[in-house]
Order: sequence, then structure tokens, then C-alpha cells
Amino acid sequence: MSDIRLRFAPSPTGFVHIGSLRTVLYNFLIAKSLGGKLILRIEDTDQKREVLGAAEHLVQVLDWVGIKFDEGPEIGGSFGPYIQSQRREIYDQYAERLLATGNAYRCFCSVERIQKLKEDLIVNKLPPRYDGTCRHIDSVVSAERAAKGEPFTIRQAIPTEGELVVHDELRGDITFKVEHLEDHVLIKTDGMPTYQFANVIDDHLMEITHVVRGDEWIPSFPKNILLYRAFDWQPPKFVHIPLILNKEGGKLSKRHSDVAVEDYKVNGYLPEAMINFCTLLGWHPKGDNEILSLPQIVAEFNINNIGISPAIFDLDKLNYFNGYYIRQLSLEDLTKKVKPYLIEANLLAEESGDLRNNLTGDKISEIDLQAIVGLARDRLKKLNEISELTDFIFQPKLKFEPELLMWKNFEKPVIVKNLSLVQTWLELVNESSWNRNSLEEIVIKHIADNNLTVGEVLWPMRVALTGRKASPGPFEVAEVLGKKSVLIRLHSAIAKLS
RNA sequence: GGCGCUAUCGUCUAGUGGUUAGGACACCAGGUUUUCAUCCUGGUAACCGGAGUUCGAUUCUCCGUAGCGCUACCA
Repeated sequence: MSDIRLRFAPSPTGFVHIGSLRTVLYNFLIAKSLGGKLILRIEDTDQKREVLGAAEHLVQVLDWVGIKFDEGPEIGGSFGPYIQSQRREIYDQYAERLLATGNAYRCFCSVERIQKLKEDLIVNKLPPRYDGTCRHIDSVVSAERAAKGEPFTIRQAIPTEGELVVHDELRGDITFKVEHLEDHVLIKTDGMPTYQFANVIDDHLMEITHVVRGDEWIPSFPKNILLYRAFDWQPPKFVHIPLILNKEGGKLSKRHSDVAVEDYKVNGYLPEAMINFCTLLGWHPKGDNEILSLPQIVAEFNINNIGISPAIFDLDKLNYFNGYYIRQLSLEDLTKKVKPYLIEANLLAEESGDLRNNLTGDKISEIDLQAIVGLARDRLKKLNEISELTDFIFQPKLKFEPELLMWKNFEKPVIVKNLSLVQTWLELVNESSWNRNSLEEIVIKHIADNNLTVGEVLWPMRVALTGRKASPGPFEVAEVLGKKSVLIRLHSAIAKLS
């Protein structure tokens, strides 16, 4: 076992952002492709944003797509606790060390003073940075003021001049001027650490080897490195992955689009599609085949193939993948997945294991239901489309405009005559031959014998059975509907035209 | 404003100091003996701009430009 260790460190905000999914995914892929471990650490140091149960929920959602952790709050591990709010003493201890070595200092400035300070700086077109007032307070005085109960934060003492070169695995060296860096807060007034602090401490203590995070963290990257240096620790490798943008090229936010992974799940996206699609947002296999399962991706994944330009989330392509994976499902499997949507749409009811058409009350066997689902399989992009695609099967009485039955510019009497012909042909078909192939054979033969065109018969037949401009073919629908329903539907279509 | 990241078809991307710049989605056309979908075949479509290096730059360098990110006691 290698000692490669990666972590996913979300703050528990209640739902799983699609960008977070991609971040864990890449962490997972790098960890697994290197034979390493993936650790879950909950960064709940902002108590204002804390959402109860969010961590458990997150694990469930990630489990759904096939991402499992090797260590974390629920699974445990020898580097716990894995929840930052339970690690306060640890942070305090290291903050003290920084204070002692002069790499940090207590800041007694009020929030109001700093806010005012920054506003003034902005007005004067200067970078809004903390001015370092408290940096010069004598350490003895500082300790006394703290002892007296005066509220304070602890800030990182950034060197005042020089350049800092940090190394990103994807982009190479990035140079920052140290004077552009702020003495940011490490420990807040409430005693909680900020992300900047807790993150570095925990990554070190948990022996993380690769930090894979969104590139919105690049600006704080040099400050993190400075912290490692202040402790004289060896920093891990850093991989900053590009952001995912919305169609307009802006940040993917909850306001403008569906960013919650759980929403995709609810709407009937398959985990295989989500994974396949998200992986391709910034990574590409060597070959041309883009249809890849999670194990295949793990086998082929390589850090060096990760792209560094931001990617736009293209729903069309996700839909394509989802449709593809739906088509690969067995009818049995697909039926199982789709059943809840039919029940929710009130088309289907399930009582003590028995299924019935909720609109007619008729019983439906599992096999019948599979046949119905089979009509929709090639047309499904999302599982939740099942009801609109099959409701005409469930409906006892179809509602549609009579004009829909008309084929091209054929006259109404012709259509009526053709429908009547179909009716008489089908009445003679035995129940035992009532399947799509026989029906097609029989009807096509009659059409030829009567010197009719296919369209003038099949179009009205199909509309009579489905009430739809677009639908599955007439024979497969007829098979699923059964002889009795088919004859009733043909009859009522003819009645519509009379 | 400051700092930083990024830049190949509409989108995701491959790729090279000399290529017919490749694939996927989307789109268009044709086929699969009615429609829709599936499936098959074909097609339209790209190297941000300007300098420099070079015999030759989409590729290397610099400068612009644009997009995005950060600029919190949020992560």
C-alpha cells in the first residue's frame, strides 16, 4: 500500500454542488489511480453556515455516484477527529506556537475599524488590506490584554518584502510578491480557526500528500505555503483544478442553474452519466472513446492529462450520456428505476406488491410494465420523462384533435375507411399472434393487397392508438395495448371523424 | 482598482516547430420500407490579436485583449 493520501474537505452547507462533485471526483481518481486513500474531512469552522446532517447527506450522495471514502467522520481512521469543530485544541496549540515564534500576532482591531479602513483604501484606489497596526504591539502587552479578556483574532505575520515562488502540479511555478499578501486571520474572535489555518494544520497532521482543490484557491496558495514554512513542515503537492462555469461563462450558482447533485438524482440522471460527464470536464482519455465507466477512468487517469482552462457545463452532453446509459440498462433494471416516477405521476399504483393502472384500475403485471417501459427506452434522456412518454398507454380515453389523424392531404373519408380496414384486419388476428412482428406482417400485407400506401394507413392507426404527433410505432404500441384496447381506440378514432 | 489564472470548432477537448488541425456533444443532410426516438453514413464549424525567435509558427517568447477567480473574523 502506498502512502498516497488525498482529502476532500467540504464545508457542510446542505447540498452537494456540482463543482464539489468534480473536485471529489478528481481527488478520488488521483487517489485511486495512485493506489492511495481518500479522506473526508468536514470543514465546519463557520458556525453561521452549519447545516445539521449535511455530512451524512453528502456521504450518501457521493456513495450514489460510487465515490467512497477510506477515512472520515463515520468510517473513522487513525487521524481523527475528521470534523474540524472537534479539533479546536489542536488549532489553539499550533496558533500558540506561531505566536511564540513571531509568525503570528494577536489583533485587537474591531471589525468596524477594519471595515472602515478597507473602505477608505478602496476609495483611494489602494488594495484593501489590513494595515498591520497590531503587529507592532509588544508580545508581553499583547498577552496581558488577552488575559484581561479583550477580544482578539490571531493574524499571520506575512514577511514584508520579497518574492515567493509556489509550485502547482499543473501550471508549474507561480510567483507572488509577498507585499501583495495580507496578514489574514488565522483564529477568529470566537476561537475557531479560519479555513486558511485549519486546512494547513489538518493537511499536515493527516499526512495529506496531494491537495486537489478548485483554482479559486490559487490566491491564498502562497499564504498557505508561508504557513508550512513557519512550522518548518514539508508542504504537500498542490493541484489546482479549473472551475466549472455556466452556459454564460459565469460561476455556477444555485440561483441560475441546477447545481445540486441531488437534484440531478431526483430528475433521473444515472450516476454513470454524472461521473462520465464530470470527468470529461477537464480531463480526456488518450483514445477517442469517451464512454467510460468509473473503473475504466481510474485505470486510465493521469494527473498530467488534467486540463487547466475553465470548462462550461454543457447540459446537452450530460443528457446524451444519460440517454446512452439508460439505453444500456436491461428492461428489468430500467423498469425498477422508472417505477417511482410513474407512481409519482399517478399513472401507476402499487399495493402489497401488486401493480395497477391507476387511471383504469386494471392490474398490470411486471412483464406488462416492462413492455410499456420498453416503448420509452430509446426516447428517454432522463428517467423522469417516463410519464410523459408513456401516459397514453395508461389513459383509458385519449384526448386529441381529430385533425391529427389526417395524413398529408388525404380526405377525411379515406382516413375513416383506412381506419375501418385496420379494424377489420385486426379483429381477425388471434390473441396468440398478437405481437408486433405478426401484426406488422399482417397489416403490411393487407396494405399491399389493397393498393394503399403505408403512410395513409399507419399514420392514422398510430395516432388512433397514441393520440400523439410523435410516438413509438403502431405495432409495438398495439402489442403493449392488447387487442381489446386497440379495437376500442380505433373505434373511438373513427367516431371522432364522423 | 490590485493580484492571479486561463485562451483550438457553439460546447467539452486531442494534437504538432512543417498535419487535409483529430474525436465527442449540439447542429444540418441522407439512409434504416408512417411520425418521434434509436442506429448507420456524410457534412458545416476552431488555433483571440500584434510583435519577436525561426527557412517556417496554432505550437516557443513578449506585449495587448478578453473571460474568469481572489481581494471576509465564508469556504
